[in-house]
Amino acid sequence: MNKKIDKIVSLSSEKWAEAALEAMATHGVADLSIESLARELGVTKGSFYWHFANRSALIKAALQLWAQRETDDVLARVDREPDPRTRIEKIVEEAIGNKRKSALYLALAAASSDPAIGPTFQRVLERRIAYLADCFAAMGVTAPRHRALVAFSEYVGIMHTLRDAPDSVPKKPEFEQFVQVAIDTVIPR
Amino acid sequence: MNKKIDKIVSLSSEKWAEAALEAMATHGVADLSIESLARELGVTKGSFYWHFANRSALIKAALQLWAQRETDDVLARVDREPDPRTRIEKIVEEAIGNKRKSALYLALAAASSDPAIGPTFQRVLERRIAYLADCFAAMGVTAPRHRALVAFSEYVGIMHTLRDAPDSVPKKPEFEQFVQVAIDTVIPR
DNA sequence: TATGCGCCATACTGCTGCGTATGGTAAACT
DNA sequence: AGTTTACCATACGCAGCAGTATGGCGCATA
Repeated sequence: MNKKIDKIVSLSSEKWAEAALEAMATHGVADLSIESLARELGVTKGSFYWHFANRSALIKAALQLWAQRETDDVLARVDREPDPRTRIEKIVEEAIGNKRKSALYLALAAASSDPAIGPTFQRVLERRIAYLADCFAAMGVTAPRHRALVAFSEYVGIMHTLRDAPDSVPKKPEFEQFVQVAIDTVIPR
Repeated sequence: MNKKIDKIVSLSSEKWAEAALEAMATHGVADLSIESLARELGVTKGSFYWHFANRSALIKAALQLWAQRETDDVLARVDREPDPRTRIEKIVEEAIGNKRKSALYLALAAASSDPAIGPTFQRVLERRIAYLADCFAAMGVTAPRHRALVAFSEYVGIMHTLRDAPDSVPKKPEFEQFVQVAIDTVIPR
C-alpha cells in the first residue's frame, strides 16, 4: 500500500504495455503472444500473469496507453496553434511522416472486431473526427462534419496506400507535391 | 489428363478458394484455418490437402480469384462508360455500397505483410490507381497521378471509417450528402 | 532475525491448428 | 474382372500458445 510500490507496479505493467504496442505495430494484434513478448523483455510468463489477468487485459492496457499518448498528446500539442487551417496541416504532417504510428494505427484498426479494442478505438476515432470538425467549423466552411469525415478518411487511406503500395507513391521530392494535392482537396481555399 | 477431369479439379479447388474468401472477409486472414473451413464445407482436411499443398497455397489461390473478379470484372464493367467522371463516380458507388467487398479488401490489406499476399495485392492496387489516373488524365485535370492516389486513398479510408467508426458516419438520408462531399473533394468541377 | 510480500522462474495442463500417413470408396479405364 | 485414379475420411505427431500451480529469491518491515 505504499506510494513507491504502486509506482513500481505501474511502471512494470507499462513496460509490458509498451512492448505490446511495439509488437502489435510490427506483427499485428493477432500475432501478439505473451511468450514472445516475455522473450523480448528477457523474462517469462510468470512475470506477465502477475501484472495482468490475461491477454485481453494487456491489450486493453496497451490500447489505453496508445489512446492517451497518441490522441491526447497530439491534440493538446496541435491545439496551441491558433489558425485552424494550420492545425489541420500539422495533423496531416504528423500523421503521414511517422511510419511507426501509422503501422500501429492500422494494426489496431485491423483488430477492431476484438471486443477489447473496438469500443475504445471507436471513441478515439470519434474524438479525432470531432476535433477536425471543430477546425473546419472555425474556418467557416460548409458541412464541417462531412468534411471532417472526408479528411480523416483520406488520412487513414494515405497511411494504407503508403503501407500496401509504397511503389505506387512518388518518392522524396515529388512526394511533397502529392501531399500538397491531398491537403488541397480536403481544405478549401 | 482429361478435360472434364481438369474442370472438376479446378471447380473443387475453386470451392475451397471461395470459402476462404468468405472466411477471410468475416474473420480476417489470420483466423483462417483449414479445419474450420472444412467443417463449413462438410468435409475434412483430407480433401484440402489433396487440392492444395498447404495453407499458403490456398491463400494464393483465393487472392488470385479475388484479383480476377474484383478488379478485372469491375474495371471491365466500368470501362464501358464513356465519360471519365461518371466512371469514377461509378467506382466510388460500387465500392462504398458493398459491405462484403470492403470487409474483404480490408482483411487482405491487413495481411499485406504476408508474402503470399503482399506482392499480388500491391499489383492490384497499382492497377487501380493507374486506372484512376487515366480517368483523371482523360478529364484534363492537373497532376492526374497525384489525384488518383488521393482518390484511391480516400476510397480506402472511407471503407475504414465505415467499419471502425460506423456511429460517426451519418445514416441513410444524410449519408448521401457525405458521399457527395467526398466525391466533390476528389473530382474537380 | 524472522516474517511477509513483491516479483519472477519453472513446470505443468489443455487446446488449437498445421501437416502427414494411410486407408477407403466409387467411378473410369483396360 | 481387375486395376488405376480421383477424392475424401481417419488417425496421428508435432508445435505454439493461453492459463495455472507452485516454488524461490530479495527486500522491506516488525
